[in-house]
Amino acid sequence: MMVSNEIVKQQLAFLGKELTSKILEVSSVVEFEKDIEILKEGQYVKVIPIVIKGLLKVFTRQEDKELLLYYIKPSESCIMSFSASISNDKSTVYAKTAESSILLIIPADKIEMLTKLYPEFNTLFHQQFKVRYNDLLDTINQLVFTNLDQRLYHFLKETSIIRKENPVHISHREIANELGTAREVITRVMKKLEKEYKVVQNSDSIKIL
Amino acid sequence: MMVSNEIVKQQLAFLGKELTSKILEVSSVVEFEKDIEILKEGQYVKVIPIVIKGLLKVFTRQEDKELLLYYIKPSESCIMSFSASISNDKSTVYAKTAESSILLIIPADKIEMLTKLYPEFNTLFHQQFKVRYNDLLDTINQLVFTNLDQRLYHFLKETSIIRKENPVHISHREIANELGTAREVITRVMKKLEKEYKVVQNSDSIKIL
DNA sequence: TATAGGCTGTGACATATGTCACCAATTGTT
DNA sequence: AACAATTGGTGACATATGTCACAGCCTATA
Repeated sequence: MMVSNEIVKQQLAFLGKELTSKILEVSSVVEFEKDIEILKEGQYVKVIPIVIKGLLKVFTRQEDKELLLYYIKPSESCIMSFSASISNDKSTVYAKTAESSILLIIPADKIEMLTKLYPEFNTLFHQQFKVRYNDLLDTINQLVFTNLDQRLYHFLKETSIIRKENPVHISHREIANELGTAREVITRVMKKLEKEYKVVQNSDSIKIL
Repeated sequence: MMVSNEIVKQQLAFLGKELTSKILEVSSVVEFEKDIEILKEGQYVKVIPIVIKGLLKVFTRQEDKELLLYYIKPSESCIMSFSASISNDKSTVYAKTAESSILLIIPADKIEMLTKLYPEFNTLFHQQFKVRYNDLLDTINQLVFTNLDQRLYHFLKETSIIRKENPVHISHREIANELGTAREVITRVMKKLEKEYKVVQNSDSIKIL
């Protein structure tokens, strides 16, 4: 999987020419296979990834249970790594490639310079903050105010959009893993959603109606 | 309740003299009684509050249920209102005074100028982001990975710190409201915490052991 | 003093979710 | 083709939380 400098510049276009050049100067474009860990909870942040192509999954983990927080799509970055690098803190989340990806890797020690010299670099930061704050907020609202069926339905719709497919190819076990619950519960609730004509289950995929 | 310019300057000291002067120039110091709404979900953000004295409570609401997200203490600001004003968005949370408070009110239309002219203004933003991201993340982790008893215990400890008191004067109904659950459940779980020697309940307060 | 309002405690019952165990069907590997 | 691994479905049972109803106690008000 190759990518040209043009694609990279395209994905960074909202940052302006001069800043884009500077970022390209200090960073590197790296290819990663699926399931490569980019960020680990408890570890110092060394790099800030911007997604050029592919998808990063940000999640939290406790014992043997995981919970998906959000996905980072092309032109987006990891707000947690921004923040952690600015104050030299450890990451509080995990991030890994959800599919083979191409990331622009900015060394953490370059962030301070970039934010000082290029106020518009903060645009990315502010944008990302708003999106992620609302992602987290939505998750909290769902957890507190709704039952799992609604959360599952919402998850399926989001997944269809992100993966650009419908039917969505995903197993009950994987769904359970993302939502931090049990596979049997997902199977049960999926049946409920089917009865409500919200989804149709095929042998290997789920179609959202 | 009066406050001198000295106290205000003190709370903003981390921002530097020049920026503090500029902020004071464009903003106003306002006194609010308890339970005054500063921010409303769905409404455009007109002001960014920085707490000089007192406490702001940020919460989310759905139908007749509320959920406390976090408190904003002196020297802290509302990251949501920062973000919303920068991109001229509506607020996604509510904020109200949790006790009578003194707030520095920055008009939203001054934010862009401040972030452009004073890169160090972003220090406040970055600081606040890190804290709030982790507040939200902690809440999610608690909701997914623990039961209510642990969330309740954690809430009581935090409340004790924020209110600077132990025993904490709070009713079961108020706790239920903050945690988005039912009063009877709180009563039940409180009994459990007592049996585990984590708290002692008095007629009007709860002592955290 | 009597009454109203607020708070805590409790039991009964309901619902949502989690765990365990097992089975059947399908897919992947040797 | 045979076997192993994976996946979905289901029932039984357990636990956590929510709702309803009520009682008792304490505080505030008229």
